[in-house]
Amino acid sequence: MNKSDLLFKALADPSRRKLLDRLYANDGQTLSELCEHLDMTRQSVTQHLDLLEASNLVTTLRRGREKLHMLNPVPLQDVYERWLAKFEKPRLKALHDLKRRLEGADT
Amino acid sequence: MNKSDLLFKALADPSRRKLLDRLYANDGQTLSELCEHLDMTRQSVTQHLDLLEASNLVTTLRRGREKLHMLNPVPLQDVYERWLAKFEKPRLKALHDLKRRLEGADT
DNA sequence: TTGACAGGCAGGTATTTGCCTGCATAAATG
DNA sequence: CATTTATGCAGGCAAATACCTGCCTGTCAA
Repeated sequence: MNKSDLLFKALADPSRRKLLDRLYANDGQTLSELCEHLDMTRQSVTQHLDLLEASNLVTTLRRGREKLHMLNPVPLQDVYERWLAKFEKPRLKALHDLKRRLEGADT
Repeated sequence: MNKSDLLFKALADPSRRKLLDRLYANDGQTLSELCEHLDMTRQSVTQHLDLLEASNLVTTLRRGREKLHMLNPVPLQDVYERWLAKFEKPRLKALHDLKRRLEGADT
């Protein structure tokens, strides 16, 4: 599974996006802390966090028996470059393509 | 299912992202045209396009027996506002650019 | 040392997903 | 009208997914 797939897959789940939100509000939380606000078992949250870590959206740091989770925005920046930046330009090409298509059918 | 869920779910699949790419390269294509470049049945492509349409990433227009598919970048703008804008800082952009220079793009 | 706390690991299951085959409908084309 | 062409609809199926229960390991503190 490549980097893009992992990233989009990680973002696809509402629970995972909620975890990212909570880390954005308060970075460096432990697993237990993150569990407090979610209506599911600790094990499920662990699985979500593992996926977020695999996608590089979350970095972890062990401190004693605790595991701190920190947000890493770099992959989101990649999404921007790959999917959003090009749409910021006026979409004149699209209109041109469609126009050419409709005119061609009339001939 | 809310708007965000639909949108991220739509983006989560590589085949659907490929369809978006093909529409970006040449907008307003029919179902049959889009099928030509993908290694799956027409029915599967239809399901993907239905999901893209439900997420509002693709708009359709019927013309006779044909159905033209057009890209709609607005939901992507929403993603930007919701998920990326708050992370945008010069420091991160610089880091991203440096990373690209060092390892090259691999998407 | 012992108990409480933080986290990891290994299945089990119901649902969702992506893809398929088969058949049906509607529009162009001869 | 008959045929091809473009698309729609329904059901089936294997794999992935998200959730769970049960149990184990490691750390801290009284």
